[in-house]
Amino acid sequence: MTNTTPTRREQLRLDTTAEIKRVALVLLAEGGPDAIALRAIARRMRMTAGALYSYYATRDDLITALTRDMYTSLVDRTEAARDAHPAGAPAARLLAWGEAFRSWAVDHPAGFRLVYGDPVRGYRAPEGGAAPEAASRACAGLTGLVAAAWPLPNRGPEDDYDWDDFDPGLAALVKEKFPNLPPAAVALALRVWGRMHGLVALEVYGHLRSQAKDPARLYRAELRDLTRSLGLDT
Amino acid sequence: MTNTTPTRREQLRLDTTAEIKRVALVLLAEGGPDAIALRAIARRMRMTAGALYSYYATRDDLITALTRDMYTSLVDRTEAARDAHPAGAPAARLLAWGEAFRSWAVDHPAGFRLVYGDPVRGYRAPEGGAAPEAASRACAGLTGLVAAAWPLPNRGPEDDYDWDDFDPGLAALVKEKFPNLPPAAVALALRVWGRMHGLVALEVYGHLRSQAKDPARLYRAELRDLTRSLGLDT
DNA sequence: ATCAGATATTGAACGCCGTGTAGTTTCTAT
DNA sequence: ATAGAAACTACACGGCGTTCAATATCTGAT
Repeated sequence: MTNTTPTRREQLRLDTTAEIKRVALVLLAEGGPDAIALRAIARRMRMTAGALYSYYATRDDLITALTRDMYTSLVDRTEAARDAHPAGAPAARLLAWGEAFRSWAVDHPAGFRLVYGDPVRGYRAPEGGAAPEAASRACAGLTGLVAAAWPLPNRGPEDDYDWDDFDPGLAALVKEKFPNLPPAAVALALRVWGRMHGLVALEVYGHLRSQAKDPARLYRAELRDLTRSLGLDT
Repeated sequence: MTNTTPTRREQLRLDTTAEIKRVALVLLAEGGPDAIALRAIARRMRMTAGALYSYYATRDDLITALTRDMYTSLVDRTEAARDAHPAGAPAARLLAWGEAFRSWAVDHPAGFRLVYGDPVRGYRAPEGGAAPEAASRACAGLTGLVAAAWPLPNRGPEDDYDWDDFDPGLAALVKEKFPNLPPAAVALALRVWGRMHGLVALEVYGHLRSQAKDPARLYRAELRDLTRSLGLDT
């Protein structure tokens, strides 16, 4: 882990690696996840497809890297939007998070499909990849937002959860950041995540737009209903 | 439209067409949407890939037919589950619809992806295909369920909609079946649709299971929260 | 019974794709 | 200057959707 400046070779390698990803992102935006073809990338870079294998062992590795980048970009955006509002305005923070989630998806429909849909033919995500990690980060962030609404009104006896009901990484993250929160808060956060995901996914995949003219408005109403049901309204 | 018995040729043609779809569905279930390959289908049927073009002009046409079948199967199931409860129990009807939606998705994950996700490489749904039609049917059904909760408590001034805000076919369907319902009910139905879709989509695509052990329980809680917020609880 | 025409099917070809594997060039570090 | 590593080319393989001329099969009328 010495932090010496990279040799020229290493620098070129990093540049090329970055360029591959950049070109792949352009192709992704232009033609969707399936347009990420090694031959197409190589063609744009005036290279041979085989040469790319010096940089990524396989196509799936490249896809994995792209997915990680996209997921990170999404989480960064939602958290930045959230943190633009003070901790004293939990409703605004949750609304901002949700709106950022949708606007990112609308801005990067191909990226959304890459992260949340079938990425590409035959691709299977690696075991402990970066995607579940980013998902945990997103969920932990949401849990923080939901935490502001705790304890929740209208809770029933069915809302008893155990930490074992969730991914250990996620549970650890939440327990560290919000020590006083019960595991049921994580369940609520996951449900909130799903609630936001639903309309956005339908919209990105074109199912909503064929039924309603203004998906953004529906989404806004849904978010407002959400904060209301959490008792976060001012 | 004479209803004579089909000639032997026509019968064979129908049989072959059906067999193609059947084999395609098997491949779909076995290997996901991308496994629907004309060559693979032909191989299983001991045919040539080219011969399939006598039955479907292109691969996309076959995918479209499969999508229509799947969507129909989904809507049939949800409506049957709903109608297993009397009109006097709107909460039970809505819960049944939602649970049927999820159980169908869990039973046919590949079908769910086919209908709601990226179906397959390069495939684009036809303009006025059967998918929007089935979606309208599903939404109209949901609107009927939501209608039982009308007029909604907690409605804000932002809930004013016009019939022009929705797809004409959907609007016509709803106006015919529920003449007394305002267009805002359709907006609510679409939101309910999205709310159900969210957790199910996350689960089918593997994002939920990596975070929580029991997605079904989360979904159940979400449905209960939904009926509660609609004021449908007994 | 025969045979023209419709229908169904084949097999080869084209151009894509991802994945590998030599063999060769280019550059870096010494 | 040169050994060795890194990067790249060229090519092969199998799979894919699609097209098309040629062929096999069946049908209906003669």
